[in-house]
Amino acid sequence: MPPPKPGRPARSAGRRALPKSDETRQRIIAAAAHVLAERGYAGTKLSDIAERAGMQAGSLYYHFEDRDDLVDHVLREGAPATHQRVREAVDSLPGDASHRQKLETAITTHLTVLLEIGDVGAASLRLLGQLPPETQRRYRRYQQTYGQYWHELIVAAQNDGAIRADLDPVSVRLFIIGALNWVVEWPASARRPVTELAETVVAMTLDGLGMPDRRCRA
Amino acid sequence: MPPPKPGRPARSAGRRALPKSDETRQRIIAAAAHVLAERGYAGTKLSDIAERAGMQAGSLYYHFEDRDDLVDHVLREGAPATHQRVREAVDSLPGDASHRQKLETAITTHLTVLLEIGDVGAASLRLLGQLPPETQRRYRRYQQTYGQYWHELIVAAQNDGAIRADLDPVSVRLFIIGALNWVVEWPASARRPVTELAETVVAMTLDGLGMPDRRCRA
DNA sequence: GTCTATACGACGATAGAC
DNA sequence: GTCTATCGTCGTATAGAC
Repeated sequence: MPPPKPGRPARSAGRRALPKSDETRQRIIAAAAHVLAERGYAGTKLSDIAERAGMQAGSLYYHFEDRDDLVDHVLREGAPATHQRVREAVDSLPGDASHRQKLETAITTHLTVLLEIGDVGAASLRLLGQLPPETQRRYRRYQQTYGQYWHELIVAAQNDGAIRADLDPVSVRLFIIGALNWVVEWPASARRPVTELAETVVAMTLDGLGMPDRRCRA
Repeated sequence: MPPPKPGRPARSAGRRALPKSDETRQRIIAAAAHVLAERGYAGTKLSDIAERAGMQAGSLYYHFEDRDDLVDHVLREGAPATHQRVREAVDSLPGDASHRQKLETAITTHLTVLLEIGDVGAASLRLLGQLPPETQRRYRRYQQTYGQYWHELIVAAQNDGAIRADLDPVSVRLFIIGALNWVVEWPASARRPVTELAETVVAMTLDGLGMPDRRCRA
């Protein structure tokens, strides 16, 4: 496993932004995210999380109510974080930004955040279908809102003639987001720097693989 | 749940291709695939599989050695089946088929088979990271061989000038396969007929979303 | 082939010491 | 805040009846 198990880190020197309790909570959440991404919802044992966080399984209950409460905290840092940052990035573009620029920004930001949050992102994506019904419903709602945002982005671009309008906008959206999400499944060996990946993805989705001249004949 | 639980089906009339034992095995495998895709590796209980297959948990042991043996049989019908049929489809193109035609065929076939095998495909894709180490290694090998096949397809197309050559072929491959694989995660409501989906995906990956005229100015 | 009953182990959760 | 010890539950796997 490439990323070294953190265990209990040496007490960080200097000022801390968080009180000790919250610091530990974060360490537990990170540990949980890693195990969840790797083993799935039911396969994640509290003892594994505890080991990775440098403590005993029973000690987790001081910080979280129960297993599902912990899982919930992991998920809360995944999808919502991504969605919010994509919106912020697109909304902060200059008012005269083109639809193409908006799409490029959305794609690049989504990918960047996903890779940045690492295990949390991977866990969020892989766990959705495995969650207990109530939890699942809650997070599907997040996804729908986000999907709606993308939908409007795409339809607006189509209506303005910025992108081709002969494709079903729903398929287009699911396809793009799917391609982006799957990047967390890429083998570590293929992971290029985020900026390079983003460029490639933008090129592929917006311009396609075909040679330009082939397109112009039509 | 849209697909009705099969339970124990009425004895099929007329000739059977398989002896009863194999027929039951297939029903169990289908049931297992469904539960595995939904609950993940560790979350799948033998009792759930049994219920869906119309029998008691203990009875499964007559047909399979143990839990992992059953999981193994599910996986054997996923990736290998897809890979083989993609190869066959591409290899059976006329000798003068263009690189673009080959890519189109590979994309369309991959998607078609994946949706055709349903639960088995979804299970194969979602389970990979959750499997016990030995099993995981075995199936990663399948993936690598398949990846190698696509890699050659893409590099050949780039060298021949059939598709743009300025993108990293590894990224291109992972991106395309990822986009295709993610389709199993699409909500049922967005599922269009396979042929239409395939057309959209081919259009997006090979031609891109951008307007043709925009490309020709460059 | 499928059932019921049971042995056994593993994990979540709690209690109380430190 | 974290530890150790323990209880209760659940799921795999086996044995033997039908």
